Amino acid sequence: MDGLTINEAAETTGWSPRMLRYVERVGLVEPRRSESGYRLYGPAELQRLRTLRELLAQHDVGLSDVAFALRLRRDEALASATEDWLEARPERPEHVPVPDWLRWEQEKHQRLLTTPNALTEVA
Amino acid sequence: MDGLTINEAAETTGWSPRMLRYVERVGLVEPRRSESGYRLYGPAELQRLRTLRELLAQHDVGLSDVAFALRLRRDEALASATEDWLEARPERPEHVPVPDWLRWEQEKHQRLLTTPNALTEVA
DNA sequence: CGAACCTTGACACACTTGTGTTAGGGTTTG
DNA sequence: CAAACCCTAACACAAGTGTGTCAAGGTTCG
Repeated sequence: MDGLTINEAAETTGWSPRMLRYVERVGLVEPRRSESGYRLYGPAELQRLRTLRELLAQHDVGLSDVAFALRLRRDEALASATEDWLEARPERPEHVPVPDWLRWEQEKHQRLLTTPNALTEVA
Repeated sequence: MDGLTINEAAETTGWSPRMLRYVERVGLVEPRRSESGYRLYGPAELQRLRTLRELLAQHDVGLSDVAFALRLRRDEALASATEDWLEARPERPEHVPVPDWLRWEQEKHQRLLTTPNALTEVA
């Protein structure tokens, strides 16, 4: 079997086995399974678990917060709705006509990923 | 006094007075106060309360979720850290040699994140 | 085979979120 | 002035979050 089992993963990441199962449940780090159903943590998952730990510790956030951020990533409709609401707040920057900058914010990443030279057109 | 008092605002927005205080506490809609400390809701706040209600109802999110989204807006360090973590998703498509824009993204703001994140390099 | 480890499920517990309600005490207004 | 309304504080409570622990039952490996 390649990959660490849950207790081994727990030891190298600082999470408890119990919490590793919980982290999986909330959808943040989902290791693959062996034939017989054992969780197998690869290097990628281990790294993710460590950085997740840092993220939670350094800024004071909960797993549910990160889970929500992930949900924003996946559910575009939710992301737009949330952005829109947050955007309509009194202390808005107001230089840029809202629609443009909003779409820019939302599609920034896709654009940069798909067109590696996109920086030149923004700068 | 211009502006609706809490009970009036409650009636026109669908929130209970209790919840209006709670929504204020979590920092989502903070009305100004009269001399004597009465909450005064103007048209902007009322509209915000109504759209907030819709947002919560249509997508299944909680006030705390929206509060977190707001926090992401205000705390750039947190936003970057969260983005970075979400970005290092398991389904990394190819071995793209850490594009320049990523470093740009990270250096754009303060370097409070003192950890040498060895992302995606665990082979 | 048997010790050691894994799995799911469940009981427990403290804390947070979301709401209602009630109490003691000012403010506004008919 | 007194009814009606506002304020904060606080008790209550269900549901969710974050963790530990223990139980019954497969899996792995020396």
